[in-house]
Amino acid sequence: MHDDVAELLRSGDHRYTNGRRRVVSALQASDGPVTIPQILELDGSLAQSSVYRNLSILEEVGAVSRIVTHDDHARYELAEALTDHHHHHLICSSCGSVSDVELTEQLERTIDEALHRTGQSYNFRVDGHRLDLVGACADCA
Amino acid sequence: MHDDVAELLRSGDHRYTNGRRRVVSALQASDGPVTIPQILELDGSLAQSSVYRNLSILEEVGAVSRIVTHDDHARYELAEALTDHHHHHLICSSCGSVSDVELTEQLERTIDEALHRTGQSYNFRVDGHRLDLVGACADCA
DNA sequence: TTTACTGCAAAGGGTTTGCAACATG
DNA sequence: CATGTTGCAAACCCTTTGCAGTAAA
Repeated sequence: MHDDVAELLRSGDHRYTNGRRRVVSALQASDGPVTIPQILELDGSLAQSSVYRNLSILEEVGAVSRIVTHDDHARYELAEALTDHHHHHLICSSCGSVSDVELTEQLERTIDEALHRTGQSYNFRVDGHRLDLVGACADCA
Repeated sequence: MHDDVAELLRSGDHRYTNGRRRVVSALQASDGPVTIPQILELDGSLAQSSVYRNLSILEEVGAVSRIVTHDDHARYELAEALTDHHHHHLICSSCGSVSDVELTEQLERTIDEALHRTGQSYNFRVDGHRLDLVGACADCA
């Protein structure tokens, strides 16, 4: 895991520093995409500007993905290429929390095929899809 | 259409002013969710701050929906309740353009049922879903 | 030992807001 | 005519950036 990140960074002339390792660990510890404030709270030794900069670089080399919600802050998660764990998100429209969810393989396949067909008829090359479930989490329902 | 918006506004002690009518017309004229700069360009007589304020109120009363992408600006579209036109989005990861797309009714039904089941097993109440197709538009491919 | 990285503080930039004049119902 | 709305400019707040010192390879 950390080795994979190191490898990705190296191929871009970047170093796997202490701070970056800490950020990656914070992402790994969570069960859903996290905001920068959450990361800073999780690990008080990190400087805000460095976290912003590092997440940006980690995204650039393909180690993390940036998620946008209606929330104030952007959210980050480990890239699926690193986790081998294709997933979607449960977004609570009441408290804003975001957690991971997996669909059945069959449903994923059905959706994927249908979207490719749909893209073709719109003359649009479909590279992937983003599917969020919006509703109320257990705490808010 | 405009009557529906007026009705929604009225029930919230809001007025359907000239500026708001213009904003709604701009949304209606587009084939996908638009940014505030696009609205301002479309109708030069609008003041930026009023457009922000009005879109916020229109969203509050359920007349428009705010869309977030990786783009710099938020995007707005008429609410599905007004258009009777459930749809998703084609998002070009190259130029950032966003346009509407409709899936077959059957696929929508399949997805909806599967997501509700999935939500149940996560103890999450699913109110709706958001499905974007990410890839390259005809111009960028 | 070279060059990338860090942390601070200051700048950017999309969005929000205070206020006095104005328009709507 | 009472009250919601407008437009300007200033404030806000998340995010980015300049810079001098530090640490990775």
